[in-house]
Amino acid sequence: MACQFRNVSSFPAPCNRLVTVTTVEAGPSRLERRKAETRREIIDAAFTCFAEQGYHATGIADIAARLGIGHGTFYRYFENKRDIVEHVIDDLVERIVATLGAENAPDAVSTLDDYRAQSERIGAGLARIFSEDPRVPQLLLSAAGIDDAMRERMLDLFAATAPLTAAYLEHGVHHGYLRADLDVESTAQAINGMILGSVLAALRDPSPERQARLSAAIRAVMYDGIAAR
Amino acid sequence: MACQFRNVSSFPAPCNRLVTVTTVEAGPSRLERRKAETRREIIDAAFTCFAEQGYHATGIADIAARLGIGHGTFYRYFENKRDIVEHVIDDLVERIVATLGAENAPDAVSTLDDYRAQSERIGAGLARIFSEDPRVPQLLLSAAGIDDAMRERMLDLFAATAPLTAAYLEHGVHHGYLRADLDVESTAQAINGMILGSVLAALRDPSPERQARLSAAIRAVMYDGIAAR
Amino acid sequence: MACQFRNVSSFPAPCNRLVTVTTVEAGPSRLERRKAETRREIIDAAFTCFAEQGYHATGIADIAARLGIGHGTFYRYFENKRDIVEHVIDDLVERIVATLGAENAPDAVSTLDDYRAQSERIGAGLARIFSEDPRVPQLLLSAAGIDDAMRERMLDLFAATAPLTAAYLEHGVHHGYLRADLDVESTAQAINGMILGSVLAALRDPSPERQARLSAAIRAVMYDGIAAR
Amino acid sequence: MACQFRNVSSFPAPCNRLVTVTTVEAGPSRLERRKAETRREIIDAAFTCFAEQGYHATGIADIAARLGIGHGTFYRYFENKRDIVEHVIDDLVERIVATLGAENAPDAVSTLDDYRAQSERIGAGLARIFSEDPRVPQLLLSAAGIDDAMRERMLDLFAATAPLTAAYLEHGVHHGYLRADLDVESTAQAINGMILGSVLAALRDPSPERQARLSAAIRAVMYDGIAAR
DNA sequence: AATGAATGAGACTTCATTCAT
DNA sequence: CATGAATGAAGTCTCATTCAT
Repeated sequence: MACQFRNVSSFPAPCNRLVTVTTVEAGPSRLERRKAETRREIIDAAFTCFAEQGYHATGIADIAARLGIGHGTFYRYFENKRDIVEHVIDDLVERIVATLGAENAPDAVSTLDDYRAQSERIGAGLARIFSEDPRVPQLLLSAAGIDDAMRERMLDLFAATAPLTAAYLEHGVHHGYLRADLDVESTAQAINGMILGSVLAALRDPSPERQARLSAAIRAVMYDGIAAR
Repeated sequence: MACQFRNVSSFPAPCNRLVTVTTVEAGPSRLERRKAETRREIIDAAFTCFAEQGYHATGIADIAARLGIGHGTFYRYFENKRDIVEHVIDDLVERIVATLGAENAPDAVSTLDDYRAQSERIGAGLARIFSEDPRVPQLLLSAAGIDDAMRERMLDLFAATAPLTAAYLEHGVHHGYLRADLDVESTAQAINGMILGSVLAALRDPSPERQARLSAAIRAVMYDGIAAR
Repeated sequence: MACQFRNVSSFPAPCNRLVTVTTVEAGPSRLERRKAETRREIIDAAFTCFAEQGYHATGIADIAARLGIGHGTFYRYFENKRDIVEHVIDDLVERIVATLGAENAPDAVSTLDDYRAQSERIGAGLARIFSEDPRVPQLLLSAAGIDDAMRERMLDLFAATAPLTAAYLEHGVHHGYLRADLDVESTAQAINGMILGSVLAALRDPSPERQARLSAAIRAVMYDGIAAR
Repeated sequence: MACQFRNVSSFPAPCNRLVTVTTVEAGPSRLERRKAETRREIIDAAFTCFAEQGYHATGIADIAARLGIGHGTFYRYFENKRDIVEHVIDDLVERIVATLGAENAPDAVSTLDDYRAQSERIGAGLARIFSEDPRVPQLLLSAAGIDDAMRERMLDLFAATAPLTAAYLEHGVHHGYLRADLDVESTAQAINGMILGSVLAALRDPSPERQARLSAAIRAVMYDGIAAR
C-alpha cells in the first residue's frame, strides 16, 4: 500500500475564502486571532453536524446552536451554507495530509521488505484516521451527494490520490523491487480502490479485527496475487 | 475479477410497491399495461432527474414536467419523493443484476485460465453498464448523500457484493487454481474495492482505453501481484 | 317540553336539486327508480361519513368507496361536495320531522296534565332520535363549521323550532293551563335551549339514566321553577 | 341564571406554549414585550379570520396578510394552524372568564332576591360579551366543526359550565331559598342550555330588546315555571 | 461585532372535479 | 351510464439569508 496526500497542492485549488488573512510582519492582531479562532470553531461544529446529520439535514441554526452563537453571526464568517461545507472539506483533506505526514516519502525505502513495512505503517495510519473517526469517511461520502460540483470534487479527490501512490510504485519499479512491466498509474488506481473499499467496509463494521484482516488481504493481493503457485 | 449481483435476494428487500400487479390468466389488461408503462416512464424520468441534478435539487414538479404530466399524477403512482428514489435505486440494481446475467456462475469454470476469461467477461460487462450510462454510478454515488438510511443502503449494496465475489474465490480455492491460504471474504472485499475504484475513475475519464488499462491492471494485480519475481 | 318540526315548510327552502324528478302520470320508470335509489344510498353513505369523520375530513372518494361505486359516479348524482352535504342535512331534518309525526298537535290537549304527558312523549321521541343515533346531533353540530352559509342554516334550523314550541305554549295560554303573562316566543326559545343543552350533554354522556334525569329536570324547571315555595 | 367560568382550571389544560415567558425580577425586556405584543396581534388577527371565514377557509397567509407580516413570521410564534386555533380558543375562554369576574361568587348572596339580582347581573355580562362581539359565539360554534378533538373540546367547554352553575344552585338549596328537592346538576345543565339558546338566538337577532326579553323569559321560567297558578 | 426577528421562495402533498374510455 | 386516471389550485410548512438594533 502506498501513501497519499503528500501535499495539498495536488488537490483542486481551495475555494475563495471570505476573509483574506493578511500576514503582516507584526503578526496577527488580537482581534484577528480571535476571528480565526471563531472560524476554526465554526468549521469544527459544521464538520460534526454535516457528518452526523448530513448536509441537507443540517441547518445553519444547528451549527450556530452547537457553538452557542447566534446564527446571524455565522454569516459574518462564511458567505453561505455552500461556503462552509467547502471549507469543512478543505480542512478535512488538510488534516488527512498532515496525519500521513512527511516521514513516508516514496524515496525513503529501497527494498521490497522496506516497502512492505512502509505500506503497513501508512495503512495503519489511514486506518486510524478513518476508523477512529468514522465521521470522516461518512462526510466525504455524503458530500458527494450535495451537488454536481461537490461530487466532481470528491471524485477529483479520489483521483488525486493515484499519482501519490503511483510515485511509490514508480520508485519501486525504478529500484527493481517491483515488476518492471507495471502499468504504474493504473495499478496505483487499483490499489487505491482497495483502500477505498476497506474504508467503506469500516463504516459498516468498524471492528479492528475486520480492519486488520482486510488490510492483510490487500497486502497479500498486492504482493502475491491470488493465483496458486 | 469475479461476478456480483447474482441474485437480487442478497440485497435489502425491495420496499412496498404502490401498485399490486395482479397476474390474471388472461394477462394484464390494456389499462394495467398502460399503468405499468407510466410507472416505468416516471421511474426513468426520475432516474434522469436525480442523476443529473441530484436528489435534493430535483422537485416532483421537475419529474412530472419532463414527462409532460401534472405533478398530481405523480402521486397516483408513488407515495412521495422518498418512495420514487427507492424504486429508482431498486430498478437500477435490478438492471445491473440482469445485465450481468446468469451465464457467469461461480461453478462454471475449473481452471485458472477459464477464470481469468470469465473475470474479463464480467469486467467488460460491468464496464459497459457503467460507462455506457455514467448516470448509473453517478446516481449510486450521490444517493449515499440523501440521508442516513440511504447511505446505509448504499453501503449495504457494496457489502452485498462481497459474498458474490467470495463465491467465485471459494470455488477457485476448492478446485486448486487459487491459493489455498486465501482469506476469501477479505480478498473478495479488496477485489470489489478495485472494481469500485475503476468505476469511479470512469466517471472522470470514461475513455475505453483508460477502462481497458485499468481492467488489465486489476487483473494483473490479482493474478500476479506487484512484486518482481 | 314542546314539539318541533311540524312541517318542513318552516325551514329554509331546500337547495336546487341536480335532478328534477318529473312525476308523470304513469309513475316513475324503472330507471328513474334505480336512480332515486342510488341517490338515497349516496346520501346515506355521505351522512355516515360526514358524521363520523366530519365534513372536511371526508373525501368524495370515501363516500364512493363506502358504496363500492367509482367516485366519478358520484358527480352524476350530485353537483359537488357542497351539494351533497346540503342534501344530507335536508334529509336529516325531514327524518326528524317525520319521526316527531303529526300525532302531537298543539291543539290535541286541553289540560296541564295532558300537556305534561304530551311533553314527556315528545321529549322521549327526541331523545330517541338523538341518543339512539348520536351521529345526528354530531352532524348538525359539525355542519355549523362548514362555512358561513351552513352556520346560518343551522342557526335558522334552531330558530325555526321556536315557533313550533310557541304554538304549544300559545295553546296552553289560550286554554288557561299556562300562565297568561307568558312571553310565548321568548319562553319557547328558552325551552328549546334546554332541549338543545340536553342533546349536547347526551353527546358526551349518552347513558339513558343521565338523559332521564336531565329530561326530568327540564320538566321540573318548566312547571315549577326552581324557587322554594 | 347562574355564573360560569369562575376559574379557568375547570377547563381542559391549555396546550403547550411556543414561547416560555421568563419572569425576571427586572420585568420583561423591550424585546420580550414586543414579542408578546406580536403574539397578541397574531391571535387577534387569527380570531378575526377564523370567525369571519371559518377555520378551514382561513389560510395562514390570510392571517399574516391581515397583519402585514410575512407568513413565515407566523411560524416563529405558533407551531402550526392547529396551534393557533387552540390559542385563539384559550384566549377567548380566558377573556370570558375575566369578564364575568370574581365579583360574582356563589356564596356572596343569601336571599332569593339577591340571587335574582346576581343572575340578572351575570346574564347581562354574558349578553354583553356575546352580543357586543358576535364573532365570539360564532367562533365557538364553528370551532366544533374543525375536527373530532375540537368538537370534544367545545362540548367539554359547555359541560364544564354546569358545575359552576351547580355551585350557585347548591348554595341556594343550602340556604333554603331554592327548592330542597332540586336535582342540582341536571338543573344546572338545563339552565345553561337556556343561556346557550339565547346566545345562539343573539347570533341571528342581536337586538338588545330581543336579548332583554329572552333574558327575562329565562328568569321567569327559572323562578316561576310556566304553569298557571 | 453580534444577534435573532423577519422574510418569502419554494418544496411537498392533497383532493375536488373533469372527461375520455 | 359508470369509471377512475389525470389534473392543478391551493395550502402547509421550512430554512437560508438579510438587516435593524
